Amino acid sequence: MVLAPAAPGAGTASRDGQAFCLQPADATGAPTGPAAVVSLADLPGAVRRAEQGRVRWVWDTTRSSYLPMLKAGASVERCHDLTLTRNILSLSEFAPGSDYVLSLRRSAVTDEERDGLPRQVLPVPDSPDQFTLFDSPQPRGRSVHELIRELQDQLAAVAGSSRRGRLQLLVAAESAGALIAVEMEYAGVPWREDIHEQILAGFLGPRPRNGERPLELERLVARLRELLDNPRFNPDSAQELLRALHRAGIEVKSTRSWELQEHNHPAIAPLLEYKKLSRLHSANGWTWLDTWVRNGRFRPEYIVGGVVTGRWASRGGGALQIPQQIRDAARPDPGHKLVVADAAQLEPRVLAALAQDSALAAAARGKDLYQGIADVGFGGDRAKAKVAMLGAMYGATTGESGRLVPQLTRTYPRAIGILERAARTGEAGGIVSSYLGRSCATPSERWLQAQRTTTAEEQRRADSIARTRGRFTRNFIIQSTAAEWALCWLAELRRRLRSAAADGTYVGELVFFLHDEVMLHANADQIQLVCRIVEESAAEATRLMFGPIPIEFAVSIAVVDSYADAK
DNA sequence: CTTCCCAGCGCG
DNA sequence: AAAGCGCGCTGGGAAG
Repeated sequence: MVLAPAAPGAGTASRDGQAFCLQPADATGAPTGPAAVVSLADLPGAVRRAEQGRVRWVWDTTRSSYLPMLKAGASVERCHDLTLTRNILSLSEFAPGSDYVLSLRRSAVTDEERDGLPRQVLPVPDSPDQFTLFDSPQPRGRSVHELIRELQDQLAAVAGSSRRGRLQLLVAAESAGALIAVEMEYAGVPWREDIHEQILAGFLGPRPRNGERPLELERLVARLRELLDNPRFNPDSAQELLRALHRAGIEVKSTRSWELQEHNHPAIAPLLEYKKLSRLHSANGWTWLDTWVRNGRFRPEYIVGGVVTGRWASRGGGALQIPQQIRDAARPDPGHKLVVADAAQLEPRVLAALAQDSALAAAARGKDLYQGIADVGFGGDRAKAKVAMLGAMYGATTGESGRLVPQLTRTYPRAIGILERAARTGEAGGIVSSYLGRSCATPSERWLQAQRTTTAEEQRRADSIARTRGRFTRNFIIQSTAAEWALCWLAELRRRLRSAAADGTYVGELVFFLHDEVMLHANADQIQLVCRIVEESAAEATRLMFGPIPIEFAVSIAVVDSYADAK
């Protein structure tokens, strides 16, 4: 059975926007009975009753339907997100050329043509705690009939795929991710405001009045003005700073920290210090705390599939860039621990699996893949092996990284071979795909235009643009497949946590996800179980995606009382 | 005044 | 030590 909660305005839902329309349907998406309108208050009961069978909830946008459900006390087992699935199918090389898929591709082109025009901006809740109902982006208020219609088209497209099993897994994992993203937003990362303030005070001095510079920054500015003999300049302005440096005889082309580092001048050290502290103040200072932390929780919004490769993006508070400096403020509640787990060297392991490179798989057998590579081809030098591997996956051409890559090619011809193939495909304007079938976009009209050149000057430019796309597609096959593995890992984690909870054991909840790392806010009495769940989920993710392969995807787990201790 | 782009830096 | 992938956010400054 399939149930379709619909936004108000969709046919039978009530006027006040507080009701859901539930339409039971069979596995093909065909309705099997009359639609029911359920108020928010009755929702938990209705969901429980529906989930006595194996059901999948279907909606346009998970966040706009599921966030109000969670607030009403109803969580669900499985869903199908029509928008996320639509995005995958519209690009996937694995999707068949059905009428539905072709129509998606046509409208994708018009989206591209529309690029540059202002997009519809939607009202967002002004505080993370005030969730508005049905703030979904278009297509707003589609009828249940329309939802079911599209569900049928999507299920048919997946069933008709040449790589049906893989695409099915991708679509399921993407929707599971959508549930997890909303649940993590609802849960929030436990965040101690008092500790955060202590950190700020330690680095910057007492909290300044509105808009004023903190004491420590003010001190550094005074010092810099003196050292650069420039009584009025403002180091926050890159232009002013560059001029001031030049006048002091420091010949830099930019004001980047790494470039400044190469110069010897008494002003350099305090300037680097200023940049570091100024960054902390503007990005994660008191304003950040006031804006993004409420009632002991940091609640970012996660954008599933927000990155072309299928990685998640986030909105609000820079959730995926929390600097080391402030991680100490992430602390568990009493009776809890933070369990922080990350997949060790996920991307090269993915490469080994994708290429079925048994030599690389052998290096991946141990906990430390880079050491394994180093022992075979780099005289045990782990740092060199790592730089070489990253260079191969990113397309480095110069520097130490570029020089070391050929050494890898000799030992791992299959692995390097598929990277090279992906790069050549991209340079020629072709499409590449992840293991499960997430494909990159076709080149833009502008890109194709740039390739049609005549003069030698234009040709050099065209080649450079082509190589840029080659580096993108080279990396795409790795990053996108790694994102899929992480998604499967998350989904398995969630499944096991829920099943333990259903058996009466509260083990904890997922509260944060960062590409290849997860954080759980865990019951301190169930840490052993949590760790086992984390490890079993990783093994199951590997099996689900690749079947029985001789590659281990190692996870490292830290059980801590502060996020700062996780690494 | 608002809107847009860039430089710079944080994360993986 | 640093040039090669993917992002979000901030402040400055130019453009409108």
